[in-house]
Amino acid sequence: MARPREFDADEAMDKAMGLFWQVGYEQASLSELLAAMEITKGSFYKAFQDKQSIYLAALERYNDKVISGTAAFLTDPNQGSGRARILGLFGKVAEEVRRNGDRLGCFLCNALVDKAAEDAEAEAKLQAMVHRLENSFFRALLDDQRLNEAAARETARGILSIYFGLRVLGRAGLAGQMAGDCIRQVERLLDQDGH
Amino acid sequence: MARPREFDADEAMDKAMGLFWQVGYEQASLSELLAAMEITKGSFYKAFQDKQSIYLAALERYNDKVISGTAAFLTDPNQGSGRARILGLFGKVAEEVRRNGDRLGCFLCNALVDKAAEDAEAEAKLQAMVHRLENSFFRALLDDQRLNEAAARETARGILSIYFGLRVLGRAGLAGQMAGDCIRQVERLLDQDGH
DNA sequence: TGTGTTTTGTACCAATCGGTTCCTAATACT
DNA sequence: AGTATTAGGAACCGATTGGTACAAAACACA
Repeated sequence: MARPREFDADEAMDKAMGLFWQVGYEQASLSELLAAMEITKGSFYKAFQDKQSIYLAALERYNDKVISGTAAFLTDPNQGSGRARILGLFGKVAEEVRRNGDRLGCFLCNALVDKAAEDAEAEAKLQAMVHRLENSFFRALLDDQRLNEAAARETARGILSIYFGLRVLGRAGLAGQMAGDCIRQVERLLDQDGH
Repeated sequence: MARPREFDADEAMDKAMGLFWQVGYEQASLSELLAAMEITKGSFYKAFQDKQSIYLAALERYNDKVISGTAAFLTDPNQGSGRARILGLFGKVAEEVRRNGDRLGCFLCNALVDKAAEDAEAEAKLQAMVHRLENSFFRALLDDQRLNEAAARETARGILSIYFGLRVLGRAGLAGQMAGDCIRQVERLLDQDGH
């Protein structure tokens, strides 16, 4: 027995996440946020608490959608060997760069630089996402059963580091010329594990 | 025939650079900037044009001081083999993390995420710095004369990527546990080039 | 057709944003 | 000592910041 809301809360959250992803927390002003979400102030503060809350919710959403997706891909045996899955993920990133230039990068990576050191709650969420990604690489490496756990942990962290580095280069507008070479190095780390 | 300024412009620039480094462009408000630089508004706008200008000047300063320093280290034959110099640089980063936790990261890396995609002038400066770093790795690799130029270019970009990734992990507060493993992977890339 | 409940949009809020104006203080040179 | 020139600092600027208050609008249910 009430007035129903006129917008889709999920869609609005997606738009908000997109803006935070593009420009970061500070640069995404409330008015830009409202414009992107296509709602007005009243609805915003009724549906979401405030800017900080919706930012944390956007991080959570990124975790649920994007990170979960890549974690699933990396650990899914149906997607080929662990090596193939890891290279497949990097291939997707390279593809994205090739297609639209990709100045977006990775929300997780951007947020780490933007907000991790400034907000304890965000930091915890971000660290958890980093570890999720690390563990996905780790499991993919173990699936090929050529590595013990310690070696796989090391390699996973190295690959994670290359991954973040590549996304930073994406933001720099330099991933176009560098993605191929970076991926070749991932390949070398993987193949070196072979014998 | 005029009143001399009461502050050291170089010192003030350093303080400004430090703040931008820590919190990025937007988050560094003018009043915070003035507090950090220990000058008042009048002096600020007299000595530097505006916020945007001093930010670009801070980038330039970072290039002149920090990037120049690491480029010099990486390409100085007196610092040992190319391999040793590259590992030495990563060792310095790891050391910094060990000493004070290092949530600062690398100004270049932070600025790439923060500002590269939003400001053309900043973007050009940042890309130039990235290439300087890349070329320093490249030259260090060539100095050991075990690689042709194409192979060295590839490896240099891979190492550059690991470098940025490690700095992002530093911002995340995770470099403490990951730096060692990341460096091990750099080592593997270097040693694999040996035969 | 009321009636209760929630959403929506607008008007408003103090605080802060980056930036300018302008007067005074301090100096070097004559 | 007088003067030209610059630095310093405070007052002030409109615009925008994130956030609140509240009345009108739109629905579900009786």
